[in-house]
Amino acid sequence: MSHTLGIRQAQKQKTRQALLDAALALLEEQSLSSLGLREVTRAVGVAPTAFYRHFRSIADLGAALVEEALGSLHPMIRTTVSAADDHGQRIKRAIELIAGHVDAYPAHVRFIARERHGGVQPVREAIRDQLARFGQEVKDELAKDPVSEGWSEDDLLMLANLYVDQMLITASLFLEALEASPEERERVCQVAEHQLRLISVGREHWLD
Amino acid sequence: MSHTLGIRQAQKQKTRQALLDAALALLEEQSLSSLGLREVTRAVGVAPTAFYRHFRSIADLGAALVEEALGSLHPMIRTTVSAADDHGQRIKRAIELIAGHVDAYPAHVRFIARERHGGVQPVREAIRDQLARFGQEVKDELAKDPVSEGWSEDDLLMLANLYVDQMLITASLFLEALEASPEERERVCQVAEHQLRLISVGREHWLD
DNA sequence: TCATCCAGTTAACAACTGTTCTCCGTAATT
DNA sequence: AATTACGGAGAACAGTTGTTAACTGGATGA
Repeated sequence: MSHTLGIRQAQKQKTRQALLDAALALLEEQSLSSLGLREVTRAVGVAPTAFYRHFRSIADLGAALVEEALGSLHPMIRTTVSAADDHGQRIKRAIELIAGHVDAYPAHVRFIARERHGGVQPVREAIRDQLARFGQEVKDELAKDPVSEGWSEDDLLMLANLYVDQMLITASLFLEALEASPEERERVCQVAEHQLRLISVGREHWLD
Repeated sequence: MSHTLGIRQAQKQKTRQALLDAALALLEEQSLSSLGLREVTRAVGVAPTAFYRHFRSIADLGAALVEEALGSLHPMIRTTVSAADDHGQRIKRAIELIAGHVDAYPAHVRFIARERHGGVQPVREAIRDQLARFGQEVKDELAKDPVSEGWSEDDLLMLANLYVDQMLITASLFLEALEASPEERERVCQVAEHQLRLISVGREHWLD
């Protein structure tokens, strides 16, 4: 069971989380490769040297942010992809899931979109690994679907990664539309839905 | 006709280009938002203050890089999308075009992928505008295709943007595979081709 | 109760940053 | 031939950066 942390470890985790939160906030207007260690500690209200008690470097903190942003997302993806509704409903629910997630954690989404191709190698790799996991998981769920009969393993993974990339694109669009008018947001929803539907249509007629 | 530039203007453009080239090289290992003005001038071998003769700021230089990376690409896109071959050949030629471009200008491709969601707003906007132009142009070409009869304008643009995003994803994959084994590169080719084909299949059966 | 541990502090380091102002040499203009 | 325009150099500015070392004080465990 969960052992109650001592005062000491609890306090440590608290400042560690404060560092992560402050970094994420600062990253809304810059990239990780320009984020300064002193900048983060200053925002938290702690001495610069305290940073080293928690992270070896900014890149290390970035890797922790990747875990925080994507680590807890795997179960959600699985259940959404494997929903038992009809096709149209499933797509709509997936888009609502994305929209809701972007609303709830915009800074996390921005961080992932920004650092996926960003200037810090270990962070790029951490994101790539997580997305590869998503791809595998989506593939596993797709394989259970009767529509996937006759598909090769490679093509299943190909389709899964196409879905994953499309979800990221959609999330990024929602992010840009966060402060836009409701009509604009609705338009983004429509486009995202049609793009996903088109991919699904292609999926159904793939074996011709 | 082209008026021969004076010695003065020619020399100015030369150092300006040297600044752009040096910046692009430095950006292979970092993001634009962490690129220093002095860093760039040092790489060129010129005084820091000379930078201001060419660019107002690093963001300004970034915008110029966007123009350099994407500005000359529009005609290529148009001719590739509107090729008169059969479907399968067109897709293969598109992928070869992308692969060739990544081979020839890897730093430009990396820059666009990195700064599309990067930390410098004006640069993000410049890239977004260029990609929106690509979307419009692809849409125009798609509209000429007999397959597009009965399509709404919105859906045509939706599909065009789907293609554009997919091309960027593919370019990014080629970039990662640049130093990989030939087998790995071939695998990336296969995946990209299948993904494009699947989208095309969806396109053909969209009006059901 | 006492010794140990350890998250966080303080001070200092050399190196770096963007930006201003003043100046120079030469190409361009008259 | 004389004057102007201008790309670039030089020096100096106040601030910033990452990293080191030695230190403090309160929680921890014997």
